[in-house]
Amino acid sequence: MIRAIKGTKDILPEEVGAWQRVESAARALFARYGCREIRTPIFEETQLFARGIGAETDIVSKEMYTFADRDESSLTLRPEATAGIVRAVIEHNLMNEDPALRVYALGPMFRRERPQKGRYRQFHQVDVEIFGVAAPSVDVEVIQIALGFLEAAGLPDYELVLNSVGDAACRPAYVETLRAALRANLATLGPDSQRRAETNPLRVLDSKAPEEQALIESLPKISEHLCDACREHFAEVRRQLDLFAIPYRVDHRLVRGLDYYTRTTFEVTSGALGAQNSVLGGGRYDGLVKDLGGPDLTGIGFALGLERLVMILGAPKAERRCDVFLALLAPAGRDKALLLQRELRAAGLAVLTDHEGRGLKSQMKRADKLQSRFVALLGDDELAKNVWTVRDMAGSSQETIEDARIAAYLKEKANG
RNA sequence: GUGGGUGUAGCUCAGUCUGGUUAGAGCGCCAGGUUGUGGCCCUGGAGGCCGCGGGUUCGAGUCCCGUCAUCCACCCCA
Repeated sequence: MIRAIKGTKDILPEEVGAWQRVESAARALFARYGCREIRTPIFEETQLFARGIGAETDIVSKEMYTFADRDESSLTLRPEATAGIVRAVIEHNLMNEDPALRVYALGPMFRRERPQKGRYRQFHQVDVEIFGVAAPSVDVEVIQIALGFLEAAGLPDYELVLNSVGDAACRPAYVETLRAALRANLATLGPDSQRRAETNPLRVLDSKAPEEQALIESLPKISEHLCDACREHFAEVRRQLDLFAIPYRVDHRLVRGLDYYTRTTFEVTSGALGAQNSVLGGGRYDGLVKDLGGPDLTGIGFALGLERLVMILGAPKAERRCDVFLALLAPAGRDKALLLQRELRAAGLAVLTDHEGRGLKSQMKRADKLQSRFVALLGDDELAKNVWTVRDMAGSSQETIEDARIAAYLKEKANG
């Protein structure tokens, strides 16, 4: 038997409703914040991600779906959305037309990781990006979009975690300070962290190794090494969050996995996801557009994992799949039934009928399962009198309706 | 890439430790109980190379080895 690829998953009709609700909630909310949708290809030149995300990150070094095209150019299925969007912004000079560009995107991403709870190799993200606004108030606005979306989707409880990772002016010095502190304590670090101490010291901060926790707490904190501009920016972000009474927790160990983040980084976590407790992550990336060959344009955004969100929200109740079920008992009435079906469908009603000559009881059960509001019954008696019997399934009441009125009757009842 | 759990009906799972007639349950599906009426209830039916391959044995769903799949965790992340 041919099965779905490891780490991929069919979204079956039963669960698609939950996805559509979340997606339409996203579109409606983002529109209120002036964001327009952008759709970029799901594969790009490998170089885009290597340069954008950072060659030393785990994503680029070991988790990308990279393959050679027929002309030997290296292509990669996008592991995240931001790089492709930035590429499109630069390529089409979107910032010239709109210096405060707001976009959102929605679609599949690919990372070749070991699957586990809430983590797939093809997963879906909702993504919001705002370009060209450096003011801290836009950081808070983006956070409001993120939290507003979680509320609209119906996520019961979550926690906003916040940090600042500095910028090109102050982070390099901090990284060196941190590296020095780590070198002085190499003995207490595990092999992974020893390696990171050299390659990417920030990543040591979110190590979960129990024996490293005491040391990590004692390491210099980035909040104490921010430059004036970053410190003021972060203070203003926090002040505005307080202004809006948005609860948050500052975690100086929150360093995100992508190299391009500057200043504000944030994450939203929720229980019920096991170890994969992060449902949303984002931050500012003021150097990325320039790094990718564009103008010196600031950016900030977030990405949200739909699988994880849908999983937390749980299974929705079954939906009505039929307004009118046509129960046919007399083969001679088939043409009449099919013509009525066509007319009602043209009027916008969901209509189904039995094609296999099943018994009435069987057809009624089917109508019930589809949660049909009405059953229009056509048997020998009705055929002889040129009428239909219409049953209201919820009220268990029936009426006799003449042929001439049946279509109009059902259209009005089912729409009302 | 590393570690652990689990693979039996469409789905969720008993049965495996202590090997032995035709492998079970609930849900779902189909039909009947009502000459033409759903939900609740009752009855019946269909549907299983017990993941796959090898081994031990008179005999394997059950024990052993391998393999694949899947889940959870680590790493990392949405």
